[in-house]
Formats: sequence, C-alpha cells, structure tokens
Amino acid sequence: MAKTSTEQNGAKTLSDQAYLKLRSDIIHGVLQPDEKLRIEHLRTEYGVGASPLREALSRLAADGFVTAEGQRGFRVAPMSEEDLEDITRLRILLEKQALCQSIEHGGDEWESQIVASFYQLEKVEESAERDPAEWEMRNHDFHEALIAGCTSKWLRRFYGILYDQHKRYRNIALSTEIPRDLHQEHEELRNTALARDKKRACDAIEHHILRTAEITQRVLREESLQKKEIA
Amino acid sequence: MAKTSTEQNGAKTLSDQAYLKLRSDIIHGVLQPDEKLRIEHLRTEYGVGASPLREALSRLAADGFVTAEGQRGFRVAPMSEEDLEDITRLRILLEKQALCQSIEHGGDEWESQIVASFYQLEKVEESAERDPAEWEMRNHDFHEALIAGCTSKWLRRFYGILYDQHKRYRNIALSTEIPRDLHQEHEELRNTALARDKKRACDAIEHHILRTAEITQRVLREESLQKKEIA
DNA sequence: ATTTGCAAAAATATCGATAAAAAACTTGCA
DNA sequence: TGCAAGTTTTTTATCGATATTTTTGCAAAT
Repeated sequence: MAKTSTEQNGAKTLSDQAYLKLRSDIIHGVLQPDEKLRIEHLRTEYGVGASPLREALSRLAADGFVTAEGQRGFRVAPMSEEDLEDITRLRILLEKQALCQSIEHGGDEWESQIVASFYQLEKVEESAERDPAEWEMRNHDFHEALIAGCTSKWLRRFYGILYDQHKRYRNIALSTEIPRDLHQEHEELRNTALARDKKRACDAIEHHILRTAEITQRVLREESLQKKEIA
Repeated sequence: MAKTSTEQNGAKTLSDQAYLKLRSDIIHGVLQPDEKLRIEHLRTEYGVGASPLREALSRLAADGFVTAEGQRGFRVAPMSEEDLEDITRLRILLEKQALCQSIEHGGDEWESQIVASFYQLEKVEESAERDPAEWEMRNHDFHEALIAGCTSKWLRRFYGILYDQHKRYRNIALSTEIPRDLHQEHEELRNTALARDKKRACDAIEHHILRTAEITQRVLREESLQKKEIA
C-alpha cells in the first residue's frame, strides 16, 4: 500500500524528512551558499519543530553541507573555486579506487546494471526534452552502477558525500544545459569497465570528472565576475 | 581567564560537550560495540537533556561511530575484522595522498613540527612508564604534523574520521601495551618525509599502518575466539 | 563622524512534558 | 505446551515554553 505523502521516501521520522529536504534544497540552490539558517524561520517553512530541525542540521554539518558555530546557529556551507577543485581531486581519487575494486569483484549482476543504466542515461541524453532533473537521476544511477561492485563501505560513504557535493556545484552552475559531449565519455566509461580494463577505465573516469568540473568552474567564474561588476 | 570545568575544551554548547564525551567513550571502549544507547539512560549518565543528546548522536551517526534506525533509537557502531580492514585500506590511500601533498607544499614550519612532534613521541616511547594515553596523544600529533602541509580540507576531514575509527580498534585491542618496534617505523617516516622522498615515505606509511592494523587484528581475533569458547 | 555603552529585540540552545511507536508481558485458547 | 491477541510498560520522537546568548538599535560622548 502507498505511504502517506509525507513519508513516501525512506524517511521514518520528521528529522529524516527535514534532513532530506534541506539537503536537496542546498544541493539545488534553493538555499543559497552562506545563507543564514534561522531555526524559527525554517520551522514555518518546513513545518516541523525545532528539535528535528536541529538534528537534521547537525547531520548536514557533519557531512559538510552546512556550517555550525556554537551559539551562532547554522548557515549553508559556502562555495568557492578552491572547494570545487578540492572536491574534484578527491572524488577522482576515490571513484578511481572504487571503480578498480568493482572491476575486480563485479559479477554478472554488476555488468548488467552498467549496461541497463547506461542505456537509460543514453535515452535521456538523446531525447528531445533533455530534462536536467531526469538526467541527474540517470547520471547518478550510471555512476552508482559502475562502482556497485566496490566492497568498501567507507569508500562508498565518502564517495557518496563527494558526489553530492559535486552535484551542488553542477546544479548551481549548469542548472539548465546538459553538455552534449558528455555522452561519448560515458560510453568510453561503460566500454572500458565491461572490458575490465582498469587502466583505461581510470583514465576515462578522471577525464570525465575533470571535464565536468572544468565546465562548472567556468560558469562559476563568470557568475562571480558578474556579481563583482554589480557591486 | 580559565573557563568553567564543563567547557575547558572548545565545546561552547552542551551538544558539543555531549558529542565529544560520547565520541571519546566510544573510541575508548567505555561504550561497547553494538551497545544500545537509550536516551533516558544517557540523560542521567551525562547530565544533559534529550535534545543535545540527540543532536550529538545524530552527528556521531553521520561520521559512523553510532548507527541510527528510525523509531528504534541509536546504538554504538559494531566492530568487525572486515570493518577494520576496510578502514585500514582507505586510511592508507588517504594518508599517502595527504603525505604526498604535504611533501610538495610543506615549508619550514611543517618540517619543524615533524621534528618536534617526533622528538616528543620518541620521549614517550623510550620512557619507563610508557603511558598509553600519553602515547596516543603524541602519536596523533606526529601523524598530524606529517600531513599538516596538505591543503585539501576534504582529505583532512575524511582522514580525521578514519584515524579516529582506527584508534577505536587500537584502543580496544591493545589498551595497555605499546609495541616496541613501532619506533623505528616512525623514524623512517620522519626521515623520508624530511628528505622529501615521496615514494619511500608512502611505502613507510603504508607499511606502518598495515603493521599496526595486523597487531590489532590478531588481538581482535583472539578476543572473539575467547567469547565463542565461553558461549 | 566614529566610537562606546546600554537597553531592546531576536535568535539560539536547552528543558520538561507529551504523543506515538516498539518491546515486553500477560492472558485466553487450541 | 505453543502461540496468538490484547494490554501494559518502556522508549523514542516531537512539541511548546524558557533561559541564555548574540545581535541590533539608539543615544551620549570623544
């Protein structure tokens, strides 16, 4: 039976719901970098009490989406070019590692999921609408499929955080357009992974992440220039 | 002026204090793996209300020291050989990376701190008392000094979590003895770092971490054997 | 014009009480 | 005895209220 609309996802508690909603709003730029997060205001906005909100914010602080200073409350984590570069470099290191482990340990199920999720991603990339939200989902599924064979829980955990941090930059920078030439990179990624070619797969993933980061960075730089011109 | 005893450290709020105390108690085995963490019980034990406790537990869940299941409360994160191995492998990857960056970017201050912290560690290792708590602190300072030149915030963050997770295993497994031959590994580490020899420094750190993990794992295995014999 | 001091306002952190859920414990019945 | 349904107890999650701290606003003084 379908659950109530307030708990359609895996969120059993108000705290979880608040966590997921805040997280999503930060990633999608609804809550702007550095913005103050006043409990009283969020209370009315999200329709939950102070306790679950503070719990959610504490968790978000632990994975770097908000900053917390004692007696001064919370704010959305700032964004900067250095931070993007930092995230990018570490994401490359971890995703390479996870990919290598996957190539070593992945079985039939792993291969199937790569083929399937690549196909779904391809469909979105070539479709007329090119819905960015849909693309984000499929892109995430594809990357998850690639590293699904990785057995390290900690690697998965850290990678997940970095993926979402990266996603925040992508979303804010390129909220509308999907670069067309990402597709062939995904294809190379699929082929090298299925061929169990660690070296080339790692090169492909590094190149792919660097490329998207570069695009993001360029848009980010242009935006910050515009802001300075206004000021 | 000296602060009140309840806020001698950097903890400005009750939530922070509870977080640090719980964290420390988990790392030092005061709170056992898998142990249920009942709010009402902790309330009396730690002398704070439910709200700061829940915030602290939420944060601890985010960095993997406790597990949280909706409507079922919190418990101390379990320990296992697989988890130790997982932590060990990833810690090696990250500490190598951080060390390389340090060797590249570290300046005079970085070198000085390595020499200084190594000296302090050496003193404890060769002293008659061989106080494990003192050794833990000095060991931490030395490893921190080695990677102090690393400019990546995210790498530092993740490394910090893994270091403390590793420390939990160390503490529970070897709460009393300090293996004597760790000293020469530290020396090799200091020398190769100061010589700016990335390759050898990385080998040294890998070997060092693997060695301590092996010792820990052996003790862990013996303990779990004893438990099974009793049962 | 800038700073200083203080009072008012706002926001944070925390507590105590309560509703909701899960676990433990009966009790009735085959 | 075994076990299913209902009932009590325990525990979790959440709200509303309050004490404490920070920020703001404003007037007097340098």
